[in-house]
Amino acid sequence: MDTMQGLKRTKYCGQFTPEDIGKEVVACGWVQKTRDLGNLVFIDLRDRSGILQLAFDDATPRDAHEKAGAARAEFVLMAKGIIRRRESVNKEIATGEIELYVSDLRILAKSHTPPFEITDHTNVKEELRLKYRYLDLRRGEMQKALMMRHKIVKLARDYYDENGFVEVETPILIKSTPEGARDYLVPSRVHPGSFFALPQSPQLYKQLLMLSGYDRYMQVARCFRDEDLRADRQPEFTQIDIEMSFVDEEDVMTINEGFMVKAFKEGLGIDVKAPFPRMPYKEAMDRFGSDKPDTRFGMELTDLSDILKNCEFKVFQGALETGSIRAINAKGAASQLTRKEIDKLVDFVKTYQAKGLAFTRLTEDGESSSFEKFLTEDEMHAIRERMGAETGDVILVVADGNSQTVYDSLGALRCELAKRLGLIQKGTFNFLWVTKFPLFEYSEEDGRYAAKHHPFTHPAMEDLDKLESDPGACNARAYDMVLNGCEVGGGSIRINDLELQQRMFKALGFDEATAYERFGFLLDAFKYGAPPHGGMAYGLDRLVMLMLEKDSIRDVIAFPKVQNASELMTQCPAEVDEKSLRELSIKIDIAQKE
RNA sequence: GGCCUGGUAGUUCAGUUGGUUAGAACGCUAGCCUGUCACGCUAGAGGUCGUGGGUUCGAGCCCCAUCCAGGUCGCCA
Repeated sequence: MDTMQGLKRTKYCGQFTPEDIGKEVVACGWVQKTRDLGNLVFIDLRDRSGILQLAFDDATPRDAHEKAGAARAEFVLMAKGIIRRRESVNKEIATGEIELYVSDLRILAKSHTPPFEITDHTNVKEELRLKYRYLDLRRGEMQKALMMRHKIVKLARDYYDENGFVEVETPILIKSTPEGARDYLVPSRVHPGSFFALPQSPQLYKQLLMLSGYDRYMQVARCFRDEDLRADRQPEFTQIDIEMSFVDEEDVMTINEGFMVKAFKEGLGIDVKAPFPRMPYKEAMDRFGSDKPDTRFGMELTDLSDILKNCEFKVFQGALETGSIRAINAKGAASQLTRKEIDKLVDFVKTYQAKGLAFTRLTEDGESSSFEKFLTEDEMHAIRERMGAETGDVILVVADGNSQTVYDSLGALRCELAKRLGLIQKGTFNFLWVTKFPLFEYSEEDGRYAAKHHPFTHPAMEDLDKLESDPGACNARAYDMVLNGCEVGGGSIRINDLELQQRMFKALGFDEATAYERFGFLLDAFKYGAPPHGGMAYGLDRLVMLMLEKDSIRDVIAFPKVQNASELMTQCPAEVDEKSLRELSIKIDIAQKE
């Protein structure tokens, strides 16, 4: 193996230009590809900036020529030579007009044949990519993603700094609070039987920082939730977390719109228009069946309940007793949505608890419908009219005794259809704020109300007196930033009043002792002058994923976990030795499988 | 915890109603080759068909169980 002795890299491979022609330079990198034509050898040398072609011929010193012939993919090379113009130009790469005519070649490291080829557009199984993540991360596509991520973080720090925000680090080892997601727990050696939790977010600490007078806080914060994974959900993830004092909802939304404008302008060169539209939660549900509507396409929900209130169809009648009937119109999709395709859509909505999917297809040959025979011609006509139906359309109807099921299934179906019918234009970024969320959500499992956002969210001013009498009707001073149907951030104005916070805990079913045991430090703090405050947190991973139009958050995280929350490369989590467990006073008791 | 999809050479895949020696492309190895850049030509190596059972004269293919990966519902204050 050779050393770098006596050589110093001139610059990155991709940075050489025709201006360097005639200069003696040194380049380093990995072998992307060798083309050995006999006496004439070419090597594509790759680093994070791009590719530079190395050239060798019969006038090349023998030692360098032999090493060039021996070089294989992913060898690490250092090459000294003269930059010269190529005899034939490669227009595909930035350095395509030039090459490095090598006089001294060093093989700094050899490489086994990699388990997959290091190329941008790979279709290798993700499982393999993750096992050899260090090789996967060599691919230009991954490097681009991680560099974009770096850029967004830097833009965030710059932007919030320019606006008077102070970055403060909050603890990673904190007190467990059983509200919300499952905590990751860390045993304490010094306090046998006691545990720290990893933070699900820095929520309470940032509120306390407001109380301490820092006025504007931000942090690039790692957060942890021990819940099942999804394409856009990892057990550890990063938030851009902010909090501000003496503000209302509009103040928080405005400053954060400014960050999005900057991030998209400087990150992608795209102009995003602010202010973003504001849409109350109820409107989002009624029009899109979702609290994070994708507004890049239409196909909005339409309520048919009133038209069908006297109809003879038992399925519809049954639904109307406690729920509703709503529909979407897949414009001009009749030719694509055959009976067979619609059957698949029926299965699709069933995953959202819908009991079925009624439809009517308006084709050239007439109407074929799953419910026409149960309705009068007047009712059918009224439906067609309200849906704006024309020949070629397909109307898809969900009726359910639980309106939430109608929203969930149609909202999801709307997005699924948009994908299948190609209604979404690439490169479109539609932002909006969803506001006026309900304060509570009834939990069937626990038989009580739970906070929809979190228990520190300020109720809407006009609902303050309903907190005890009608909690289900209370709205929250909460807002979510939605981009292309994804929640990229969310926040609220917080409670800063001891009495109101105590009422809130009571509404959530905590008695005073429990509230003090869990959040006593916060309640005590409120006794010492807490300013009005509010903030929000962005999911950095999701934001970068959306900006780069990736399908999975894993493509913008260097070392992600897989679906069972383990890491394929290091094989963690893993068992630890007896001694470590003894020090922690921990005994393992895994239930034996039958 | 439920449902759906996938697992065959290093990689991506094909593999007929269950039937002879499981194929292709790329990659890899060796040889030849002076302007390649998807280099070309010639030859070659490479397979516990995820794993364990079962059915059968015979299983990559059928059945059962199980593991791994992906998607998703529940879950994610």
